[in-house]
Amino acid sequence: MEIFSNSPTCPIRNVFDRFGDKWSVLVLMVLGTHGGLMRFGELKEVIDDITQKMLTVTLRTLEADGLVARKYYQEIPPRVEYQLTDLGKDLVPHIENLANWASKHVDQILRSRKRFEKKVASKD
Amino acid sequence: MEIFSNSPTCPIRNVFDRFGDKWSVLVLMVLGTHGGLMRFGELKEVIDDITQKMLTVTLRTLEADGLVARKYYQEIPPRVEYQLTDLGKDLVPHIENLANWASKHVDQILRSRKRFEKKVASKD
DNA sequence: CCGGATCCAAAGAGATACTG
DNA sequence: CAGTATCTCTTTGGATCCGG
Repeated sequence: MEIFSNSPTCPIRNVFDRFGDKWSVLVLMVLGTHGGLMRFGELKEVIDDITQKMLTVTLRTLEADGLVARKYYQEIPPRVEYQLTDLGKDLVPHIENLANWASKHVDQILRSRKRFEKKVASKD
Repeated sequence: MEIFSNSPTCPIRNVFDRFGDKWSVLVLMVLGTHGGLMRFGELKEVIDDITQKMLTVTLRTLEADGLVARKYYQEIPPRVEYQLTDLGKDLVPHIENLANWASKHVDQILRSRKRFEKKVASKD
């Protein structure tokens, strides 16, 4: 089973290591639910607890991976739009599947977390 | 659009915030491809670049969420098995869908990353 | 020996002020 | 408005120690 090893040729690790950051998946999904085209400020407003810095960093990474395209309009004040590429549009539905799963099972997960907390606390 | 906000009631944020760590998704998928039952050392061997510490922490989190069950055998040397719960088994196929997408598109993504590097370098 | 806990250093993320 | 710079705090990695 070498497919999960940290080799540069492992496709799963190459892509999942990227998604294993805090914001990439969420940004893609938000873009997906807004027609695939949003301004920087819109994204910031919808994902209200992301910092400006991390939104910038995350969008750069998504741009590098070819999932999002950046359009800069040299105006004052400046306007920057981000839109899903064809590759990004192809990915988003898969993420939405996970999101639907999350919606369906979040209650069970939250209950489980509470139960676990009590179990751990009782051992102190 | 409040569904992506950082409220305690947002199902997507509740679940995705957890998956937005470095190892959870990978551990689930490895368990899935090994019949849903593995020893600690097996997991460590397959995911060769995870540290013992982070594997322990990740498994505790998955246990808290009710995705993985921990079985401790009081032997010498000790044996600890982790297996997917029903909830975990239900989730894994959705992760595998993403993995399949990753396999299919990893080449395109890697090419895009190289192109982006060159573009950035040319601006220095 | 195996699973894991602890301590310290490094990397990633958050807060805020500032620029074109 | 979008992005950068800097400083601080949290998360992760690495090495070592421990209990059965």
